[in-house]
Formats: sequence, C-alpha cells, structure tokens
Amino acid sequence: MQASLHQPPLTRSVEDYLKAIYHLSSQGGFAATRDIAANLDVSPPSVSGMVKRLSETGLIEHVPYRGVQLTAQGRRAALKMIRRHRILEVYLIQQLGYDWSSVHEEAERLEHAVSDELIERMARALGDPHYDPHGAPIPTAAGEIEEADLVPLAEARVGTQLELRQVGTEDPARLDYLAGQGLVPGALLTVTERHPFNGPTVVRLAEGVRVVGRELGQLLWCRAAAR
Amino acid sequence: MQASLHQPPLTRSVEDYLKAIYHLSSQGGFAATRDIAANLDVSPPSVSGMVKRLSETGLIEHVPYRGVQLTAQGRRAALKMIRRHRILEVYLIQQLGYDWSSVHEEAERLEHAVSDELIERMARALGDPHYDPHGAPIPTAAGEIEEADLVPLAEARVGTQLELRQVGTEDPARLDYLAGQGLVPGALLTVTERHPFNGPTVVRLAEGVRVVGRELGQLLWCRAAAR
DNA sequence: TCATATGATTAGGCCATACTAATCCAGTCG
DNA sequence: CGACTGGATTAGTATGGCCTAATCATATGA
Repeated sequence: MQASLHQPPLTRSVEDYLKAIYHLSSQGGFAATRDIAANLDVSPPSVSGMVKRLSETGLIEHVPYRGVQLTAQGRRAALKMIRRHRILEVYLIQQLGYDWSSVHEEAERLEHAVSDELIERMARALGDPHYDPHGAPIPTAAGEIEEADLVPLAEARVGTQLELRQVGTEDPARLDYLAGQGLVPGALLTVTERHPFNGPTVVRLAEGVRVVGRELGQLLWCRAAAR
Repeated sequence: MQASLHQPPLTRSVEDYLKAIYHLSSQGGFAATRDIAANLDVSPPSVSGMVKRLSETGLIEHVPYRGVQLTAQGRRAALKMIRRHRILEVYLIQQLGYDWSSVHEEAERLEHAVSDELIERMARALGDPHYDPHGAPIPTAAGEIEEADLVPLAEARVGTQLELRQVGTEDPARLDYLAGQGLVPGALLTVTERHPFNGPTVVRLAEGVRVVGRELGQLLWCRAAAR
C-alpha cells in the first residue's frame, strides 16, 4: 500500500509548505512560487529552495517556471495537517471556550506538535465532527475530504434561498464582524439585491436584513437551501 | 521589574536546555555539561555551544569547567515550561483518557507549542490543580513552586508510617508496574522491613504487602503520614 | 609533585531554513 | 518578431542546532 516504508517525520516548515500548496492548487492545478511565498510570508528564493527539496523527496511535482502540485503522498500529508488543524479548532472552541476569531493561531502552532493519537482522542470526544467552526469539511483520518460545490454569496443569483456553509477567512476582525451580523455557517438567507459595479449584496436572514460588501461576499460560500 | 523588556521567544531547544538545567541543578548548585548532555541526549560539545549562547543571553551563569546555573530569568522560563508540562499531563489524563504511563511524551511535544492562554484555560478547566499525575508540584503562573521535603522510600526508617507523595520517573514500564502495585501518589504505607546490602524495602499498604527493590525505592518520595 | 584520566572546550563541518543580490526565462506588446 | 518585464531561479551568506576529532584543564593518586 505504501511506496516507501518509513519516511522521516516531516519538519514544521515542510508541513506548512504542503498545506499552503494544497490550498493554492485546490482550484487551479498548479501553485505558483510567488503565491506560496506570499502565503507563508517568505521570500520567493526560499520557496524555490524548498520546492527543490520537496520534489526530491517525492512530496510534490515541480514544473519549472510553471508551479508545483502535490503528489499523492504530499496530498496525504497535507490533508493530515488540515484534519489536525480543523479538529483542534473545534476542540478549542467547544471544550476550552476559545472563540471563533481567535482559535486559528493556536491551532496553527499545535497542529505541528500533536500526535495522531491525541487528534483521534479529541475527535472522539467531540463526536467525530465533519466540519470545523468555519464550516470547512474535516478530512477523515483515512485522508478523504468532502468536495461540496458552493457559490460565493457575492455571485449568487438574486432571489435564491441559500444556506451559508463556509466562511473562507481566518482573519479575526472579519470573523468577529461576521459573527456579529449572524453570518455564520448554517445561516439561512435569501438574496434580495445585488448592486452594480462590484457593489454589495443584500440578504434577508431570520434576524433581519444585511448588506454584504463585495470582499466579504466572496468569502461566504453558500449552497441552495434545502427547503 | 524586568531587565530587558522584550525577549525574543525562546526556541524549542533552548526551552529543553533550561528545563534540563533546572532539574539537574535543583539539588546541587551546578549542572555539569556531561549531565546536561546525557539528559538531552546530545553530545557534550553541543552543550558547550548552547551554554555559550545561553549565558550570553543572560539565561544561565556559566563557570567554565564547573557547570552552569540558571539566572532568575532562566529559572522563570524553566518553571514556565514545567508548569506547562505538568498541566498538560493532568489535562490529557483527566479530559482525554490518557494514562499515567503514556502521557509524558505527548506533553513533552505540546509544551513547546501551547500558548499561555491555553495553559491557563486548561488549568481552569481542571480546577487549578497543584500536583501533576506523578505527584510533582505544579508551579503557579507567577512562577512559584512548592518545595516539600520528602524522603525516598528506600531510605525511610523501618517502622514509620508514610504517605507516598511523588513518583520520580516518567518511564512508562516503571509507571505501569508501580500503578499495578498500588504505589501511586496518595498511597499510605508502613515500612515493615529493610533488607541489607541495597536490598528491598518491604511495606504494608491497605491492599497488602509490597516488596520494593532499591532502584524503585529511590523513586518513591514519601513524607510522614498525617495520622 | 607530577602524570594521567576524565570531563570541558575549541576547531571544523553539516543540514535545514531563511535572506539579498544577481541572473535567467517566457509570454506579451509594440 | 524581438524587447521588455515580471516572476523564477541561482549564487552567495547567515543562523540555529547538531556532530566528530582534537585539544585543554583540573583533580586525583602514585
């Protein structure tokens, strides 16, 4: 089942690169050097260097001047980190009173230090959750992840009824604001207006009417509400 | 109150050195290079190198060819790590079902990744425990630690009644064995015999009589039982 | 009192990871 | 269709942490 029997454990840095590459290549096929660099807050030459090593160890595929993609092995490792991160976020919120907006940073550090066993214990204690606090799907221990097809609120058709499923940011300020507006995963909403020239979208939710600007509208991933 | 306003955060390695030095110098005044090296499983030259840097940054005091001691600052940092470690151990056991013998390794990795906030949340969730699962005192957030004077079972006078307070090992095999014998912190026991030539100590506990060899006897720290 | 052994330190490297400065490639526009 | 420009890469350097081999200091005992 596994090609190489005993990998050395990945370093913290390698784990971060794999996660970044996973996120960047999840839409288009290739992650570009500059995007990885921006994502990890590191210089492009540092990325080039790391890319070289990662492709030598078989975690990524590199097409020079085009970008990189994860191999099956790299994808497995990335999904493991994402599972860790998301389970940690749920755990910290539900068991330790963290809040939506502050949990990311803590999980970011812990994900590199926890054992598989601890993560599975946390998952069990939580009843094996399928989504993290932002609505993102949690990969299974076996490395499978749900692929939902969602549409950003900013692009949803006027008149449709939607369920907000996922909030695509970890920025505390934005998260706080959104929570204050009742724009959290699970919220049911109806799109009532869209203003032109990248203007806001207006929605109605149970608690009232909300005006959502373009930027935030792009972060709010929705699907047709089950009526 | 503090000499240098904003320390850079300590690296994982530095944190480990400080903890090791704390433990080694807690009895005698100085920690020797070779002992630090053995404790951390690194070579003596590596220790010399690190010692140089640590004394430059004011965390330790180095007397060449004699050994090192923590400065007030170093001691504070070491106690912080020890607090983290011990709170984590209690938390993992009480909230996540870890057992006595397996918890050390997990705590060892996590202690470098958790924030102060997380530790204080865990401590609160546990009711601010004063002792870890092995009976070791947990330093306060302010950096104070209880100094009990305990005697190893192997050196306790025959005939005395004792309370087992602290078990001085993290070795899983020894911990499992001791738990099986009912030799856990809080156990009340009476010393009935001591055999010569580094022979075993025999004790009576509620559950029965136990024979404790020299090596383990040195790890079982006791105090006169409150009668 | 001095030789020796033990432990400490210095010398000299290596690897992972990052940086800046310099160079190179590829796709776009004139 | 060639020049430019922006992104990618290579060159060269730094730092933290570790190693082995070589050297040095100290304390002991002959």
